[in-house]
Amino acid sequence: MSAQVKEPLSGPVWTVRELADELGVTTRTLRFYEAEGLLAPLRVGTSRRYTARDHTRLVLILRGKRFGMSLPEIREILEMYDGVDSGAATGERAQLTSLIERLGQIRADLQARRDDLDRTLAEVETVVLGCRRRLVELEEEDQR
Amino acid sequence: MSAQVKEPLSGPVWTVRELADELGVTTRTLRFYEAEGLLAPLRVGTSRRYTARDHTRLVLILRGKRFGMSLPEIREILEMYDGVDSGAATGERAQLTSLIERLGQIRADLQARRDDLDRTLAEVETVVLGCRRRLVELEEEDQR
DNA sequence: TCGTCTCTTGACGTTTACGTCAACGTCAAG
DNA sequence: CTTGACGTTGACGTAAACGTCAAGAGACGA
Repeated sequence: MSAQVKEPLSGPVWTVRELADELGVTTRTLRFYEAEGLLAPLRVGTSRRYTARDHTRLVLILRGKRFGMSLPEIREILEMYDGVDSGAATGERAQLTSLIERLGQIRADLQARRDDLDRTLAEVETVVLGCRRRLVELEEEDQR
Repeated sequence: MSAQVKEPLSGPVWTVRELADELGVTTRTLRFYEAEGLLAPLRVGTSRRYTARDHTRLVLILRGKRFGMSLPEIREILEMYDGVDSGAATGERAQLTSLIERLGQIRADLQARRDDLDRTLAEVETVVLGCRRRLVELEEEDQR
């Protein structure tokens, strides 16, 4: 077993509202993500207590969403994130290598998306240049 | 009026199926995009004829979608794309400058998305490294 | 002329990612 | 002890982006 430092059992915690307000989502969204297996807050009675882990995951979730990842896609990455330092489950070498392979696919996918994004950015720049050029044309027409 | 070169009136054209198959979408999608004002194929009788312009726009649409742009967002960019070299409509300097300003916002938005994407890519790399490290640990455990 | 193909326009169904109630528990302040 | 403020679980509604029929028009080879 790798030397794991047991958390002091009580780090910072958030209520639904606190976490929702801090990261700019609704409580409904948090409960929805929990139902989808993306978050797993503790319970005090019936009430949810979100830990730093949930906080981190939510940041990652929102980040992924902003450039078009679906919740299932995001969940897959989060689960891999768990899998690794929790000892890769009963993860022998085979598990780990297939995990690495899958991560390679994911990386390729993300890089493809970034290429698309960059190309679109380039297009936008082209339009800007077109606008500027047109402006110059107007100036010249005026000065004649 | 800027010197416009009238297209030879007949460049390459596609039927729905041809265009759909070439870019990997369904005909339904093409008609949907048309209804949303993203494409505007010619008509021969009741039948659609997609031109190079439609082809180009569809490429841009699909590109934008891949990293999370909504159809309204994409449409806005496409319309700007038109607006510029079609003389910016009745676009005086004011129109052009506000257009450039809007394009600046869009560029900032896209760059923010790319930052999120890059951060996510970095996270994925971190997980990969974790996997590799774990693999090395297993090797060491074996050799003892 | 008869299928067969491909096209057309509705119109309703589906999935994702939540929004929006309703109805109820609970806990501290007044 | 009641009143909010905050929490909970359903359950249904909704917007975006198409999917999936249904029913019919037009062309085209046998």
